[in-house]
Amino acid sequence: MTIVLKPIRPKKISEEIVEQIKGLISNGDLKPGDRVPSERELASMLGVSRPSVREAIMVLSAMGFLEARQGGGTFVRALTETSIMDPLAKLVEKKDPELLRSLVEVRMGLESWSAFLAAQRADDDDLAELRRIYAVMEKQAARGGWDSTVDAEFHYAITAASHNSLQMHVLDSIHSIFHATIQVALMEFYQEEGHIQKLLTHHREIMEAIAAHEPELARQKMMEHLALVEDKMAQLLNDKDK
Amino acid sequence: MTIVLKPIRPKKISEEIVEQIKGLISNGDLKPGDRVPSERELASMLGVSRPSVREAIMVLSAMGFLEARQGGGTFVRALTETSIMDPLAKLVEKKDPELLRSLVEVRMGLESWSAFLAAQRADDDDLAELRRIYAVMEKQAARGGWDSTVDAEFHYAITAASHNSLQMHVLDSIHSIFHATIQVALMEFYQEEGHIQKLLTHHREIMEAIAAHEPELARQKMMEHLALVEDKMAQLLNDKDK
DNA sequence: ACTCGTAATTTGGTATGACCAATTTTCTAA
DNA sequence: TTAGAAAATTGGTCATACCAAATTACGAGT
Repeated sequence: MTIVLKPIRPKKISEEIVEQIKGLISNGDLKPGDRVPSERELASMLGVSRPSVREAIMVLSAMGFLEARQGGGTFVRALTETSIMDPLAKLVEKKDPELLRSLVEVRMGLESWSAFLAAQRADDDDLAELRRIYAVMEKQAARGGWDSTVDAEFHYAITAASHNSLQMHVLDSIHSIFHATIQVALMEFYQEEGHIQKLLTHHREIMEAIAAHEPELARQKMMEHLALVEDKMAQLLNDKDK
Repeated sequence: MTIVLKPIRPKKISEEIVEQIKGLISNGDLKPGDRVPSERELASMLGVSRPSVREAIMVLSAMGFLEARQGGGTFVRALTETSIMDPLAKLVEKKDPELLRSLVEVRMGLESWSAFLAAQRADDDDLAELRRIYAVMEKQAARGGWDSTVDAEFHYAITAASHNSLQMHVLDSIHSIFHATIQVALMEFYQEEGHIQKLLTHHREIMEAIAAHEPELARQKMMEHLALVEDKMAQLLNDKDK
């Protein structure tokens, strides 16, 4: 039997202060716009040194709860002002080309694996859902349009068909970052003449491979599809560099 | 026309440090588990005072990028540990067989993808590292032993050879959960007579495929290897059910 | 009495140095 | 070779001083 005991973490003073102030904010003693006591005051109130208070304020600022203005004071910020982004998203937000490439690549690996699994396990319900979404896609494509929302739905349905909750969760996280960063930029490429038909063909082939329960084929088709996406993104990045 | 000019914010030097370190993490110079230079070192490197460095580290810790241990040092955390894995790790804690199966499966997808990428990009340094670890593995196997730590090292080196920092972080998170749950339980199977030689062969084949820069072969060999692991785990779960 | 500019005060930002506590490493003795 | 102790390393906390920006208070000029 494996004994798993959680590591004891000595609580740092600054963390304790963070908790307290966060408590004051959450229960309404400190409202947005309020000015929190100065660092020196807080330090003497809490009976700790100023650096400790300062570290706590730093953390709270990084979390978006407080905002410090030199000479002015420290104020409580409205929580809606700052969208609390996931650590991953925060890392990618600066649009480093190398990172975006990594992101698309990771997605490629996960999605092709989803397609593989889906081709092994998709039941009638899964296939019906895929066909429904594809029909919508086809109709829009006939009018020369391409809705990235429907596109995302399609890919999500595939992962759902993998019947693996963890895979769904992980891929969903990657997906959300993908949408928040490059999806929009890729839209113009999607709209280009000829691309829509190619995309439609890709999705149909993927769907058919899954329906035929051919894992390797499904994986390969998904790879081809996402390779195109990666290629487009590479072009986009190169244009920017110029 | 609404003129939106962003208020000029005097950049604090701690924020500058945060940016720099975040950059090092995102482009892979700092990998999960790596040890960051000590506060005093960083301070002298950057030409700033220690409190400034300290505040930066505080912020990064609060964001989940770093983890500081008193007396030990400051280490890079896998990015997905908090955003994706926290809820997941709790789910897997209860050892739901279905979830464990999912975990191994996700790992299989990610690892085979890593092997694929590694076979495309591994340079001489990567290959040298792989060969070094394999040599250790071989020596231990000759004495009838199998060290799961070295095993993990091998797989980690493969992901490192993929030269994709995001892939490294995602897989590292999955790995940590894997170790916390079933790795230990699988040990007894590893130790069985005949298995060690088979495992050794698997790793050698994977390594050779990567060295030969044959992505598809590397992927396939990795799949075969992890399929064995999955098989063993299935046996283990069935035994428990009885 | 009001306005405006300037000086004094307040407040956050940075730096230095010191000491403590936990950890890791190194060394030593059995 | 190994186990335990000493030393070095590293994060955690504190005290203090000074700088820079913002606020406030004050006083001269209208």
